[in-house]
Amino acid sequence: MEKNDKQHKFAVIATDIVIFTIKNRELCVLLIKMGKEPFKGLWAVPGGLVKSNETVDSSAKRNLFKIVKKKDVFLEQLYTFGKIDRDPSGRVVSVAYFALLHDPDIFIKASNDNESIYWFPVNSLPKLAYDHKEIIHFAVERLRAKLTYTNIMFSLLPKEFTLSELQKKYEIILCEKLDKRNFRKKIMALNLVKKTDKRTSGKAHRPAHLYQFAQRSPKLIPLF
Amino acid sequence: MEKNDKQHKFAVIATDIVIFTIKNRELCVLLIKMGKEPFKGLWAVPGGLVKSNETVDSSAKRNLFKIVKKKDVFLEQLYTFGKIDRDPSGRVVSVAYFALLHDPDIFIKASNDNESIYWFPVNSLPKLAYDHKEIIHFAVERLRAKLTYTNIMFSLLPKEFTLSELQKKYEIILCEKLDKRNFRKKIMALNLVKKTDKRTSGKAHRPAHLYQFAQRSPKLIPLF
DNA sequence: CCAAAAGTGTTGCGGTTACACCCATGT
DNA sequence: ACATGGGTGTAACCGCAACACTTTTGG
Repeated sequence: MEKNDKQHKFAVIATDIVIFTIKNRELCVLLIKMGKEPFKGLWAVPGGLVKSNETVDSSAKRNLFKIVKKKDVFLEQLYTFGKIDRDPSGRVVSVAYFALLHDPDIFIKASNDNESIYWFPVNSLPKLAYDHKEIIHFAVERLRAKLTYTNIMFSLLPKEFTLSELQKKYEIILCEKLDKRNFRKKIMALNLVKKTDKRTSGKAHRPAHLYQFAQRSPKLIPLF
Repeated sequence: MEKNDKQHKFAVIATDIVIFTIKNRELCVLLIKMGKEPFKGLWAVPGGLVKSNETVDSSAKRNLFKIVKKKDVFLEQLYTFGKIDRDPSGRVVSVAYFALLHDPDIFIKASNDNESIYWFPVNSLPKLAYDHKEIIHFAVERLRAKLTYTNIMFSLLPKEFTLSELQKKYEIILCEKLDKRNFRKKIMALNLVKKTDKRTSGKAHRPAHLYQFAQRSPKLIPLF
């Protein structure tokens, strides 16, 4: 490895976090409106520079926690973006992560009224700062891919849920309709969920059974 | 994004390249013997710091090209390793890449006799510097995974090859024996290769047909 | 003629897909 | 009673795995 001749000759590192949820039957990402130039008025995913006393993963967790005051949030490294001019204020390489939230209402409102923070459907994003459009598209593709061979969907659902809710979320993210009977057969065959003795109520139709996940740790399982 | 208060408070970036080939029926990685402390005598994958005038990808290509004077080498970003103490000489985050070579003899011999460079089978690695053991294991897993849903094996084979050679390389990397007839059926059904009119000769057995790849660009194809 | 690897089809099984009707509740 | 989503089984089809012998060459 080369000698680190002059610190300023080299690039520094930031982490950027693409936070997903499903809201109003759409896959959404959390964006912050930038209050300062050069991107004033544009939107960006949360992030910040990696400090010398923290790991890259810690930096990602810290930047996520600035927005989402909750532990046990799914967070995974996505890809590292290293174009030279991606940040006009200097040479910054971004290690992007993606996170999954089942509850769209647990993020922190911005205190500074120059800043706003909102969920945007991935299909109608506003104008984005930096290379964040590319990062978000990358994250959506990764999410779709991982849905089909892991159980990470678990991170997008509350503790208890109906099988129809589960199916609906798969359909929203994968953008395809699934057969109800085949879907249930597959989910049950994998022993991923277990039935509780509770049911939904208050709706003008037959109540649905509520289910829980049998295991909440990430697992590789071909689903589709 | 935060303000970059003091340059030295933040981490800098290196790229490290895990270069694979298949040699003597084993999956091997290219390692360099370190000539200086603190890792003198240990081995490491090639790499170097990312300069302020190059992208991270360019840095990876440059560091690969220092060793392998050849264009059109498969090179893909692997993962970013960001533990605090992974480099004792300072805060360095490593963006790891992996590369695939079909010919184990095209790397450059070290000019400096303090340095040596060799292929090591991934199953008998020497003592490694930094966190390179972890990086190599990560790369092997990624390689195995991608073999089963892409056509990147193409990068590990010469222009012309027999189906038996192709099968043997799959078996070596995946560590499992494959059925000859089923393997050929699948490969042919995918239209990945085309038969040439050449054959092998000089061996004390029936000559084999030589094949070429129908397409040399990366493609997503479930293979196993 | 012997050794060594090349080349070639069929069958059975299991998992995936396609598909339609009755049930329980709220209004 | 009616509207709404919940819940259930079967049959056809397809892809995958298992499996053994003949062919061609060099020595």
